[in-house]
Amino acid sequence: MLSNMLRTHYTNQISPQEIGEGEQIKVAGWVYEVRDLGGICFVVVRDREGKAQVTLVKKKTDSELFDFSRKLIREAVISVTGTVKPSDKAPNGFEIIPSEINLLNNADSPLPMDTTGKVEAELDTRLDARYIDLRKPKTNAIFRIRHEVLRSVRDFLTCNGFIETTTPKVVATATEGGTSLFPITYFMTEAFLNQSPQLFKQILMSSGMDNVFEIGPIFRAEEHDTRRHLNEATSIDIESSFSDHYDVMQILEDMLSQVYLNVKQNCESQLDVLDLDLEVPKTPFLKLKYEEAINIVNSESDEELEWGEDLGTIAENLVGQDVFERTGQSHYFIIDWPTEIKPFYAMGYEDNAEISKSFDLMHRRMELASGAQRVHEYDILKNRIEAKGLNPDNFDFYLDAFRYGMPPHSGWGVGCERLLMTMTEVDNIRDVVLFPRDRRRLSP
RNA sequence: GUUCGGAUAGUGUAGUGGCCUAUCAUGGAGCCCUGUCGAGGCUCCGACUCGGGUUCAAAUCCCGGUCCGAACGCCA
Repeated sequence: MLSNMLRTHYTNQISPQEIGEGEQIKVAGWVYEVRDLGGICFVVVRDREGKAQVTLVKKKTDSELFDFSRKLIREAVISVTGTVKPSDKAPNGFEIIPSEINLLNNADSPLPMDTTGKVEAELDTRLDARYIDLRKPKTNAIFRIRHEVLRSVRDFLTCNGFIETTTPKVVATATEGGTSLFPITYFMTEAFLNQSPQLFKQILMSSGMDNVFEIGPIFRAEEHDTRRHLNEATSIDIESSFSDHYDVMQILEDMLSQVYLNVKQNCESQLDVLDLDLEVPKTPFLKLKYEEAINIVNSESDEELEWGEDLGTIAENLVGQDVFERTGQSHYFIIDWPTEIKPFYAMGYEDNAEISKSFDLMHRRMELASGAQRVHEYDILKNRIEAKGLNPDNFDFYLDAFRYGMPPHSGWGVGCERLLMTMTEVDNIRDVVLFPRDRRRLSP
């Protein structure tokens, strides 16, 4: 508990049963609302954990304190010193009878938006004034859940023998191809912001670290313009030696299920604020072959998808809907993708190289993750790079790691924001990032 | 990038050619009010995205710019 001159308790730590009559407490936070009824005045103070009502009865209160309180401005920062009084008439069953209220810093008015939920604001308005938006209980709840998601991912992977790593975000060359990169100036040369930790994770497999994970930013310079894309996102990545794609799919589904469980258990009040009833996904997830997915699309729509084509948005939605109707589950894998439409490092099956040991983790609303067993043989990998039209010379730093003892390995990457937006049922990915970066937004 | 839609007080909105000195809510200022919890009552404050055009008359119709939203594409 934080305890200093200005605060002894968060608002959710105040319980009239535990705090003795006459005992002085201090809460600090923002003025949420002032309701001046004439002979009685209520000041609601909000902090990170909730709200508390400060009650001032005119006849029983110092007149200077009373007048000062009823003129407090919304969202000003105050510290309240007082005693706690149980009351059936007060929210949460108690109220604070103040002996002193300190104005620590005033707020201008009008505010850029309403913080009480009476008037909605558009996303753009909210993002422009994110510091105010985050004061709203709903927005705050999302980021408390985000914290719990990241915490439980770290916890789960650490408990399962994974070592946390951090790899460079400034790189010399394109990693996987397929997506555009942001060029930057790096002293006298050109460099890029990394699209994925993929190649570095794989190099670490040669190092003998065996099982690694990384939670970090990835950058994509695509000019996409949708509710589920960002140009800067957070990726949760693992790589695991001596594992095949089925091994790492199991880690992924177990992790996801554990994360949901932790959020359900540890974020009750936040889920309540967001009016969410979380359902913990049941493992193992359905593993649908790419070929079966194509068949579903072709039988349920006018589309005629050929084997070898990627699934578009409409196709993905059709499959997700079909799986949900059949199994009642939102999460499933699509496995055994054509090697041709997967990156060069995805390994083909020994008996049929046309099909790869790859998978996508899907939620019925969108793709959440992709992974594969990786090619670990130098010659094959080099050929695959060439076959994709990339220059192997640019990949020496990566390819060399495959020459001196690279174990077979597999891995995946989960889009942290997509995991969060499907979990919290928000419509726009920007809602789950504090300061989102998209094609149009670079500030704040 | 393509297609479609949109831009009105600080915020969210109503308003399809004259009834607009522009609606409502929220907010701000002030007054009244002793149990509010979206407090209530009264008074006041505050806006038509920009530029051009059509018309006796434009928030409203037309053209262009800027900005924004949605779907798709690309992608995770």
